[in-house]
Amino acid sequence: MYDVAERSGVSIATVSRVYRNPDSVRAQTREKVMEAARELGYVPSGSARGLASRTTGVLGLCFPDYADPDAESAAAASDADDDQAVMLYSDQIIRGMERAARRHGYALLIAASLDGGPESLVAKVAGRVDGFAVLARTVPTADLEVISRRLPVVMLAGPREIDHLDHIVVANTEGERELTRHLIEDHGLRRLAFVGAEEESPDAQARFRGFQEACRDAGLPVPSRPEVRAGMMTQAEGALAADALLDRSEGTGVERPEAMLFANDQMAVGALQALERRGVRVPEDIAVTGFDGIPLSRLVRPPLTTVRQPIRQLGEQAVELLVERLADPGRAPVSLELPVSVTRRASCGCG
Amino acid sequence: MYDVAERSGVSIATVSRVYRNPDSVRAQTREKVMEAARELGYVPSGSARGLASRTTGVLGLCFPDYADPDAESAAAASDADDDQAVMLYSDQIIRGMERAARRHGYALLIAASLDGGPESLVAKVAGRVDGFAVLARTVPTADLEVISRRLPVVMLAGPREIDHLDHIVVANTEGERELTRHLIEDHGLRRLAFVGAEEESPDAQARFRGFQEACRDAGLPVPSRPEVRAGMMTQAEGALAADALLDRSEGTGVERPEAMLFANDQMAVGALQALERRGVRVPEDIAVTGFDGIPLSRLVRPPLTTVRQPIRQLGEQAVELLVERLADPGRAPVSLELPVSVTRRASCGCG
DNA sequence: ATCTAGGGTGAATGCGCTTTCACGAGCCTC
DNA sequence: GAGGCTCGTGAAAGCGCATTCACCCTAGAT
Repeated sequence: MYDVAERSGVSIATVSRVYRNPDSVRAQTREKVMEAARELGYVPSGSARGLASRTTGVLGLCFPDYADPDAESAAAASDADDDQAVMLYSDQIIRGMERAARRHGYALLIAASLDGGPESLVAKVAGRVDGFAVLARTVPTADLEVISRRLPVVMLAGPREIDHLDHIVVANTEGERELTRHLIEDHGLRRLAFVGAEEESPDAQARFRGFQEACRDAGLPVPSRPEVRAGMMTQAEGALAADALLDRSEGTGVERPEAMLFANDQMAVGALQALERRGVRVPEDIAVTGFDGIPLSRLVRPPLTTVRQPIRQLGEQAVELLVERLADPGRAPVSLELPVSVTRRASCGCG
Repeated sequence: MYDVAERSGVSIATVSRVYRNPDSVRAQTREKVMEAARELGYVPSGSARGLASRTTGVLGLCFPDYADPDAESAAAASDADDDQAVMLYSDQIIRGMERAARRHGYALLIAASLDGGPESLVAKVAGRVDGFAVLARTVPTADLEVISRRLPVVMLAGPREIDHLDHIVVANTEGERELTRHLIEDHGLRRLAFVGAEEESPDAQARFRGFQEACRDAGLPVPSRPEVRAGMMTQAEGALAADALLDRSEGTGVERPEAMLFANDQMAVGALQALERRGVRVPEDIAVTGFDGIPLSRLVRPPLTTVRQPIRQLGEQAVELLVERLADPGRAPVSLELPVSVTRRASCGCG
């Protein structure tokens, strides 16, 4: 910058103005400066600017990454499916945030969280942004507590661990309730089995609550826990869960359920495959539903009835909240619940 | 930081050491500092650190975004499909770069490019990173020229506009040539039609060259240009192109082609739908191929024969190149060509 | 008891920019 | 023709950290 100033015969203040506020400099002077900058290959230092102006123009996102980064080639080679599906969630958030951020003139800094010492990636991100979003359960609450005192943080899709933070969830409970209601009222189904997972996310729990509520509303027995728990919320485990459910009713005299409601789409897709292998027809013999609305849900046979989450909007809303809070740091914590919509397809007996 | 130093009774130099090089500080002192930091909610400023140390620990990515950010809700509501598919490319690069970056201790700053004055997003990114990757045709060559004098830049998937930059491409030509050869030699097809687009990417052009080479190698007539050009490389346009191709042969006495080779998967998928509507069977009546290997290509009926691009690896390699150049700024420009692989599925008559 | 090493710490400098504040030159007003 | 204006510019003071360099203190060697 000093070089540019010298070369164009002005002071560094003027050079700065050319970049920050071009209109405040005479056109002729501006041209001189810009030309000098071009000749010298001048690239303004974001760090210096950030230091001096105390804003960075960058928003951040911390998200979990389930895959071990060192097992890269393995993951890429084999199981492109699950990987693909898992990607979708954070990828869509990234995309949503990126777009909204751009609309507001921000760039986006992303980092999958890693645990670490004081110099963890989270700290790195936190120090370089004007505000950031955190996917639930990716950053230790203690760290968040500290960081959120310095800059806006919005929590995405999880329980509200820190109550003075803005946070956004999707209407998991309402969505699953509505879906269940649909099965009961519109399809006349009575024996419903909800499939959760061993290690359940808060989202999955909320969905189960929706299921319970719908059962209660319809006067059906209200299970206190999922009928089956898959090991993880993956396709393979979903298939196993479906098998387990059917085995159970075949061996004993227990009647087979009329519907299986999975806590997410991936499990439901796996179940569809398992059922096909067994010769159980969907939806004639049994209805199957998922949750999330991943692209794959529409492509499987039969197309999966599910609850569509506005994931990308989650990202966009996160940015909106950050921008708003940046503009008004004092305002009360905001808690948003994004609406979901039941997508009725063939797997429940619709269309 | 000054506050932390004061509160823990040390100098700022020691506080700095606690974060940068914990081992150089006595454990007891370190604890004091860390506790003070916690109490004060201290978050180190990345800008200041960047300024002082002259490195940011961040890598960047500039990519194009075809969708208008202001048309957001519209895009989200309607055409979730195309959008989904388009996302994949840059999303996978993002994911690949993010992983590789994390492996090397870097965070990733992303920004879809926007044209603008001296304060464009590109400049913003450039000033905040240690190096970055650019998707072809997203940043004006002149800007790149300037920026690349200051920090490592690697160009992704395009022509080598600036020859002193590192750059990575995928083997478009080789892939399409191999695919075409497969159709000719293994399936005995002779009348092949390549479908390009009006505004073609260098990638699409390279693919067409591969097609030409295979035709020449087989002693078939070598077309000087694509048989049809779609308006854009989208699903809808692909369908139109397929229709146009068939209309042409039905009206006139020209024989219908035995195979349609599309410049990318999206167009091919659209074509598949158009053909189904017309009652033309694939692959019995006509073979169809794509390029890219997007997930959707495997899910359509019939599954699409295509050429799989290692997109995520593109991102990873980009990071590797950046890291290497950061370690050795003087080394000669590197040019990488990533191998592709023909994925034979039902749409060409295989399996 | 003196000397030497080396680990632990503080003082001071500068990284490259933004941002007052002050200043001069031209313009208008009365 | 003097006072007030605005516009364009320069001087200088930080922004929060990393990093010498010098210093002190303790331990082991002599």
